Amino acid sequence: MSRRQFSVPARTEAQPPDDSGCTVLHVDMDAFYASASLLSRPDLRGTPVIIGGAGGRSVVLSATYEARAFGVTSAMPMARARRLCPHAVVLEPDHRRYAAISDAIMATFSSVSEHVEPLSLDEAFLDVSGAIRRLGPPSRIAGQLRDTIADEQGITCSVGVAATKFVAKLASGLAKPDGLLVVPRHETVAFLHQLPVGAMWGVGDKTEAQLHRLGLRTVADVAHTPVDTLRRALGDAVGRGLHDLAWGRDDRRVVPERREKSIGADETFAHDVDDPTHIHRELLRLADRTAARARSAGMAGRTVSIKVRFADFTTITRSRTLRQHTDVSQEIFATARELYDRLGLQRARVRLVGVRLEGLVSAGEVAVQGLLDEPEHGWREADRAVDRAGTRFGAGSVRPASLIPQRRSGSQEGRRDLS
DNA sequence: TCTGGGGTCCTTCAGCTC
DNA sequence: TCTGGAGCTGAAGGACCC
Repeated sequence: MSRRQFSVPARTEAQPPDDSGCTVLHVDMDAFYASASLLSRPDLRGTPVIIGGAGGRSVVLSATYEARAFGVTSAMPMARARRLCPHAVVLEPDHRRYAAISDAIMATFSSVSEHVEPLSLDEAFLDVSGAIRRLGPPSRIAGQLRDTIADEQGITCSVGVAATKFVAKLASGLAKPDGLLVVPRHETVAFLHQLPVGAMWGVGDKTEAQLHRLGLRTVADVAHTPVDTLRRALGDAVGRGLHDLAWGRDDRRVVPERREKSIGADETFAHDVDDPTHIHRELLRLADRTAARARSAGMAGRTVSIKVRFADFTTITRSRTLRQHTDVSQEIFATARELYDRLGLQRARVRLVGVRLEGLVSAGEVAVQGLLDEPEHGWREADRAVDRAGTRFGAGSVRPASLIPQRRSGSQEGRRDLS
């Protein structure tokens, strides 16, 4: 679900658009999380509904179009969303349901083309060049996909059809909700040049402001600016990339398999925390979660990084590259804790901490070296046992003693051993 | 207004080696 | 032997995406 909203003048079609050469489809579910949640609450259809956590610092995950009419957008703080739309019904996210529906939708995509590149749970690129002889022209394939998803999943989607990923993505955004937009190959540049710079992929608030300072308001303005000017203002890669996109040059292929490069977890405290013991305990929990996910994915990483966000929202990161790759909870925690302690914070008020494992490779590639490391071996075996227990009895059934809620508070607090 | 969580990519800088 | 530059790597921060 794109967060940036824009529009172009409506165009009337005297005849179906020419979709020859437009083999890239971008399919995006409409208000996916909200639509999926309403499958079990059909009584709320046609009403403002906001999906988001109940915590005081949570943000909007999604909202129905009825709620969006009041100004509610995704990523908006829940408190603000409730003020804007006080009569909206608020539902807690149901991530298992979203994942199940997403799996079914991706299976539908795969039945059309073997070249499917998921971008998130609710959107994907499809290269349908190999399906045209079997299923017809791209716009017909897009229509069939929309019908199938609506019939089988009960939710609507929008599809952009174009010659490149960038333009297909823009087109699906313009087609929302429940629409289909084909951008003929020969109209690509004219289509792009009427858009505001903020519509471009990779242009967020900061870059948009930077472009505005240069007097550039539309994609056409960017296209007609010397590439060296853009590179000086925005950096080499971004400047060159935007200039290419502004002329419709985008040779990125639809890539079915994308390997993860990092795995991590972070947590915002309900209230700012200045107690090092509390923060160490959170680091342990996040390291444990990160390591478990890495093992589950069959990956190991070599760089451990932590993120600390303070009460004033300034954020710092610290990282260390280890001698060997690891997926061992205790090793990741020990590194994360050391990185945190080296900050030397004196009762600083911390809003968020995070742990991330980077430089991932397949665990199989590093298994031999890992087994030679005796001290680590014991922890690795313990992790495997915890993973097996989790599979059998449920995630979190076995966890470090320091993460088990204490019955007594106060004097226990200072004696927890996190080493 | 008061900002989640999970990621990727880019830029800059420092340290090291050749 | 000293020095400057190129190239690489790691670390840190920032912007962006969904």
